[in-house]
Amino acid sequence: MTKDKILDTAERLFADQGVDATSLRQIVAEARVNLAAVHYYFRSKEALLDAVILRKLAAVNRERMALLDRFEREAGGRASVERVLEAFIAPTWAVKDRHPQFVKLMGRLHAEGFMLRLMKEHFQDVLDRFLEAFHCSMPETEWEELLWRIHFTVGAMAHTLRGAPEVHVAAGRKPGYSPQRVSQSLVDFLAAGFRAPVRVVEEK
Amino acid sequence: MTKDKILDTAERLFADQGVDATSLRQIVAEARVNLAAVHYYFRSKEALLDAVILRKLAAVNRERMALLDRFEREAGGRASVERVLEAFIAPTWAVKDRHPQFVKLMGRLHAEGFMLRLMKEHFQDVLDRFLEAFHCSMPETEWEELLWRIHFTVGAMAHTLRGAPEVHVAAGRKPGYSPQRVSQSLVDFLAAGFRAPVRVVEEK
DNA sequence: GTCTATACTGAGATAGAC
DNA sequence: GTCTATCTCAGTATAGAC
Repeated sequence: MTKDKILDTAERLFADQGVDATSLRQIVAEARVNLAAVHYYFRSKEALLDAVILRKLAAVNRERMALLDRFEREAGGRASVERVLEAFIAPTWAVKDRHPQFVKLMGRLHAEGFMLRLMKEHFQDVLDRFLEAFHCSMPETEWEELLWRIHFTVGAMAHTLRGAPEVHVAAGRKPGYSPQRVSQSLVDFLAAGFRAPVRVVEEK
Repeated sequence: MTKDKILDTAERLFADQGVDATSLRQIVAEARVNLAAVHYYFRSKEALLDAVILRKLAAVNRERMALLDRFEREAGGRASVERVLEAFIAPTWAVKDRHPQFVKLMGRLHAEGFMLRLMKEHFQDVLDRFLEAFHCSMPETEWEELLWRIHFTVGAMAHTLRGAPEVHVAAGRKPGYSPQRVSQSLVDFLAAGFRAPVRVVEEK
């Protein structure tokens, strides 16, 4: 089908080259469809990108919710920060095994604030659920501080999803961790960050 | 001077709208210079971007090195992770006071892997110095794990520099921290992450 | 309903006149 | 050094074939 051919090809090219660097003409050439078909099915390049993401994001979010359900059940109530982080992060890595390019793309879009826009428009329930779970796992921490820590988390996650650990290269080393190991290190790193005591400051 | 007018205007527009969304035509219109002048002085849009960044990055890196020097002197040798993080992160926020748009731009470019490329090409000495300082502050931690934690750090920093804490908005709250407070929370959060014990794993 | 051919506008790049 | 003119290619839009 024409529509799916466009979606598949766009997903691959967007992830490999970036959205701006990919022209609609390249997409339709590789998908062997006509240029105007894009406009017919999606109206614009931006709307095509939305469709590409939404197609997969729905599944990721279902998995996130299911994991959080399980963790809360196992804990008999509120899940620990580690578990909440894992429920949010792990599903993206699970996708990575089967669709590495898509995950790269998600990383890029997270970093551009695009991802949260989509989440807010289409998955506000997931957003609310995880905000609540974070809050329950850290009931002592004030919302303002908690939200900043979530903000830092999104940044670290997005950057890691994007792939290419340039720091290793800059240090003259090859990264040796498996994707699962990276995900684990990330969760441990972030959980420790969440558990850090909030510094008392006198603002001047 | 024509060249500086182009640099100033490009910096402002790149930061406000993003690089791709900013056309050279818009830059030359606002700078009141001719379109071809950009190609005469900079050869391409990409090279113009390099020039915009390098103009300010040099100063930031000098400040980073100076801070690290001071912290190591004060500690009588190796600085703590907190101090190393502060030496790396604080100078970017110091710039933010005077050039908020430029910092937004740096955040964007960090997230795109562009920043590390520039650092590697023009400031490998700064890179080496900080890698060494991180290593000295965490001598027990293996390089592989340490570099990943630095990778997470860059992600969190880049995302935070980019401004716009969308998470707060998604949660229906207004962020109330001052920039200094955000920088502090970030350093505390990351330092705790660095200090997290490395999980022992049996890879399967 | 689907899809194609084709045209329109605006982008970055370049050559050459002054 | 600076600017005009022009080239190519991008995203978008529309009319109409099947």
